[in-house]
Amino acid sequence: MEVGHPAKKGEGRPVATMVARPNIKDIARLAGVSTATVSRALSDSGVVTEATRAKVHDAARKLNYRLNVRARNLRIQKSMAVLLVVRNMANPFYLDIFKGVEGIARAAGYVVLMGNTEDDANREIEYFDMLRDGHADGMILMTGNLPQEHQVLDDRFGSAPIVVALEAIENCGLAHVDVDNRAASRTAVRHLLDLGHTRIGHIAGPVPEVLGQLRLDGFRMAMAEAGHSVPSCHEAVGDYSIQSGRRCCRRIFESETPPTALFVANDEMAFGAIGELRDMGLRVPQDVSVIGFDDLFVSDSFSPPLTTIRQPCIEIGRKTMTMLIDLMGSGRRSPQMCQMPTELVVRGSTAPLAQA
Amino acid sequence: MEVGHPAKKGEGRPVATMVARPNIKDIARLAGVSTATVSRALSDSGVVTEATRAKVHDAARKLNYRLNVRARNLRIQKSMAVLLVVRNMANPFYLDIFKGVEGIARAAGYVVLMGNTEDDANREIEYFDMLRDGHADGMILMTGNLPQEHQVLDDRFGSAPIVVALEAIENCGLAHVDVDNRAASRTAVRHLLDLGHTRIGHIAGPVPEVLGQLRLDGFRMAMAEAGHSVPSCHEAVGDYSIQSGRRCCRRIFESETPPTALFVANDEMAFGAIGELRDMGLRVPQDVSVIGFDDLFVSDSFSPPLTTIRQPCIEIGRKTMTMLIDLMGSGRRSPQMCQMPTELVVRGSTAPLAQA
DNA sequence: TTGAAAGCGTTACCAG
DNA sequence: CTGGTAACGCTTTCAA
Repeated sequence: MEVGHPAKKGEGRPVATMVARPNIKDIARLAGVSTATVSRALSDSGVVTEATRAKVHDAARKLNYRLNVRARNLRIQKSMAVLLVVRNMANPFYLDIFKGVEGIARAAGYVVLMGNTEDDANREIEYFDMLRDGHADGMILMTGNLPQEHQVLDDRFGSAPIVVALEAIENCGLAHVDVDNRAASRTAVRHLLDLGHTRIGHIAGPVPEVLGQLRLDGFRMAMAEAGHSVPSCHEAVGDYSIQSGRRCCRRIFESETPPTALFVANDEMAFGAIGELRDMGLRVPQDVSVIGFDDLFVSDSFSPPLTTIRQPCIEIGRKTMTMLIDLMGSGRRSPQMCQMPTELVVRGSTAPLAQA
Repeated sequence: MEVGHPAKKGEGRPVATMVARPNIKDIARLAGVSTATVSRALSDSGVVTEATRAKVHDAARKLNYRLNVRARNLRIQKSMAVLLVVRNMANPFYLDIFKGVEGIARAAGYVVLMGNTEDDANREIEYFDMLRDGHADGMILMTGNLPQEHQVLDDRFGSAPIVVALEAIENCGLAHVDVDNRAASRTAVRHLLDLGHTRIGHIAGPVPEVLGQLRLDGFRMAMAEAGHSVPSCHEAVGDYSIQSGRRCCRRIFESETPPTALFVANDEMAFGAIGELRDMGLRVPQDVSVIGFDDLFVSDSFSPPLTTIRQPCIEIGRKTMTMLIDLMGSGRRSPQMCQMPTELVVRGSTAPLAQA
């Protein structure tokens, strides 16, 4: 009756020559119990006699048995996997986030699937589809955009387990964890103000994307509060890359009365800006103070060591994954949000305004 | 006869109120064909009438059907996933590697699972187990160690689809892709020699791990070829971290006759070394030349811009994943190996020996 | 070209 | 506490 399965294990075949992977049926036979009992004994969950438990575990060890996760996943209707979707895999800022997420996921028995959108809306949708396909049980989204009408977001199905991190998505009803970008930016600018600077420029991230906008808002707010007006030529919009940092910096410093300090929306652009300033013959921090945002692993060793705003990346990763596990476990739950603290890290790239 | 499945879809229930995910059975019913035909039509593979194909696709669209990958994976005995295992997720060097691997994997329909060993042998074994469990169909290993007697490596089972990248593992019979670390190191040192330096120090990676050893060998070889002896106090062993770069640098420069140039086994340690030199009042490159290895994204913007050896990371990732796909597709195949080219990138951290 | 049905290897229900 | 057995949702063989 066996049809279409040429490599089927023969019942009468001696165990020693079996080449296929053993399954619970094999164990059941060897241990002299049913497959149901094997399953119960192996998962330690069910109520099983210590004697049979031992028998089964013995047989399993003897056959070098390993659970087939594919079968298990189908049966329990889970993948024990989460999708971690970012805009750009090569962004160094994600390093510690990855680490935090992976650590918690691992501990909870989940594997992490890499997702990379490259800011392509279609690819983003693909990841939502993957979630629906059962590739993963939940998703961490570090991209700013959402497909408007995707089914996993449809209320009829109960919104899927998704946690948005870092990128605030307004009123999407999804759980999210981030930092207070506006307040942190304000703190950064205040640091410069406290040092006596009044002409302060800003290299922003992409606007009107939320993140870039919030940091820009924080910058403007702090300047307004201090009673300083900012000429538009002191603001430039970059894309978080080192190169764009250079470009924006040059543009700003080509203005009539260039600023004496710069608040840059991320460390990478700050690196570029500092490089450009050096090329223009300006010293940091003697001539120009520069403060960044993120505190990359290398910012501390940069020359000069970069003053910046630190985000607790590992903790953000951990918290995000923890929330997702919570969400996946308890089914639907009122959307949570969590704001992680940031910290001003003063190093060598900022200094009091030189008395000219 | 339906037992134990309370939420089972009722046959007579109107379609509109069905809350569960539709499956091919639902489509079959709606399209008036068998599930076999649905499967064939949807996978476009089988020979199916254009008419039925359309019917089926229509029904699928109407029901908003999506294939259940868990069921498919079980049936076809594949996971369409690969495991990417590194020593440390937070190592910036992996960024472009990840990107390269992910790009090729994606294009071939594979998902990438993150693996992180933190240099823990037990965790490493767990990933081998995961491979056996069917979590993934293949594995990319960027860790130096192998569990000696693991079953997936056992000849009786035919070695599993595994590609070792970057970390050369000797005579393990596994496919691997890397660069010629010894030759590249020799090139780096020759660059310093060409600039007139004769007292050259080296900050090595962990020894006797293969990678650190090879770069150290290249250093010594080049020095020997040039007829220069290296006092042991001009060699120090770090762990690739910025901090260890600082530490090793200090130790080397505390010697009686410190070197005038430094070949550092990776860029991160070079950053640390440069920072330390600065703290000691030494200028780079005027007083000391420094050359690194890797060409991190930030090396170009460092101050001074770092002279280094570039590894083609994206290409390494791509090549590795391509080899793995090949391996997974064609079953066992003679182990392949591939050596990618490196490139000396001369920037501002190296200069001719100053005439004292 | 299509349909019926046999699995893929588990888990979990029900009955004993 | 244990065994029989029905799913989980799909692919694929064999027969028509």
